Amino acid sequence: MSLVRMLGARVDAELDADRRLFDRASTVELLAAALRERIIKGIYPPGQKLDEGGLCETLKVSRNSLREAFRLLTHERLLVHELNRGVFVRKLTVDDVVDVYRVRKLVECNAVRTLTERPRQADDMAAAVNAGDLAMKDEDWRGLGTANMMFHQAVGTLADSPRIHELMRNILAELRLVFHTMADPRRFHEPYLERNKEILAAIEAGDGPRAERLMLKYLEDSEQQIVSAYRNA
Amino acid sequence: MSLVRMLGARVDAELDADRRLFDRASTVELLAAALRERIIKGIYPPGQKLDEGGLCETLKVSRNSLREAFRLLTHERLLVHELNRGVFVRKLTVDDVVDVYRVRKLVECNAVRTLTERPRQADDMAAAVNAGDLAMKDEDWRGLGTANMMFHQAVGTLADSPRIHELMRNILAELRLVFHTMADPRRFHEPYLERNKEILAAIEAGDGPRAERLMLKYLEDSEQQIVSAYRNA
DNA sequence: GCATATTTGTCCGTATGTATA
DNA sequence: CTATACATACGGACAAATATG
Repeated sequence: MSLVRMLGARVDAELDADRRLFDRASTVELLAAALRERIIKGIYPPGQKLDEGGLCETLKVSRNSLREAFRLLTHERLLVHELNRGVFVRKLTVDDVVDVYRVRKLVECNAVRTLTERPRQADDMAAAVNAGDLAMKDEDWRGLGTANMMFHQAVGTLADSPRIHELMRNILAELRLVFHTMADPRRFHEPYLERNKEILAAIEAGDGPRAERLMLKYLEDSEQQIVSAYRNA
Repeated sequence: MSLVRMLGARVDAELDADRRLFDRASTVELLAAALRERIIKGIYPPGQKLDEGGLCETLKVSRNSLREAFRLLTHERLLVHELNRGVFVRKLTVDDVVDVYRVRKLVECNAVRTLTERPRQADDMAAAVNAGDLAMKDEDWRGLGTANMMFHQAVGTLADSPRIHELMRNILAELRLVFHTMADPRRFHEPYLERNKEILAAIEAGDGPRAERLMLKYLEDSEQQIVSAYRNA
């Protein structure tokens, strides 16, 4: 499948989703997956216009397919569609950031609140923490950000609900847009690795209430940091 | 715009959305809104295939536009897309119902939990309850179902979050698909009007914890009723 | 199992409308 | 205000997959 090769190999944490795509997937879904990756990685930065004509040529697909892929990503809030003007990579406002964190507090705090014993998903969280340690050692700050996302994605799976899982996926993808708009990724990821470890410890100990307190503080601090960075920019 | 006229006038509770549509909307969005309405009202029942060729002719739109509208509704989980086979109105499984209620419990219980005084959204809830009373008097069971949805949609707005608001919209639209698959709509809506009143009373009194208890019980009972109806069908 | 008809997936050319220099 | 560029919408075409007899 030449389209996939053109767009480069996947290295992210959506392998499961891609696995499905390789078996049976329409051009549109492949396209959407490829574009999603580029947006999330920051290759297409927030605010950038995605030109229909240009992308059709470089990706060797028709306008129709491309437009359908645009629709999908617009619905995921990664793109915005301005009528008769085209599509652009989403730029999050401060209000968006606040709202994203509202959802995160709702989902993530609830996910851990009622824990009384170590859940099986703790394995995934531990793996994410390890990935974070490795990225930190390599000073790979984007990798650290990815590991951080993986950790909280795993927290989302505690709810054991496909719909909440998808909600978290979308919310965290949106949040990536924020990080691309800001310089110094280290500052925005490094402090939280240690705090993830604390949260994980509480979860492994089956101490839901403690995990919730730590999580809430984590989210409030993280939100605050981003919001104040926005105000200064 | 002939398309809109063909599909009949809107009478539902999405007038605000439509208001925007009349000013500036693409054919695709109009199409999607029209199809969405038909699905939600049960004119296209769950499991029904939506034929591309046929709909193109009756709605006087091109296949491309129709397919884009399909894409939107698929993403809202109202349609399912089977590769090379077409699109069908979604049929919810028992697992889907359980998951929908998991999300409802998360969102709705959290929305009321921390209340300490009467919120302004209580006006909308009271309006929904009144609409329910009227529908009941007219023995308009579908109208009663709509009023019920409006009530819980208003509960969703307590979170004061656009994303959670949209989540609730989608979740409740999905739930409508369930009702269409089952006979005797009266049984599934009538008992809950009284309980909405109780919940509203607790909310108006600013008694969050009590509202949460009532809400949780409401949702558990409602879920149970639907699940057992599924088992017998 | 095979051949046929139908439907979907994809792409193209073009006409119209809209935004912006 | 005009001109240019671009997005929107349409209809037609053909290959590929599926359903039907």
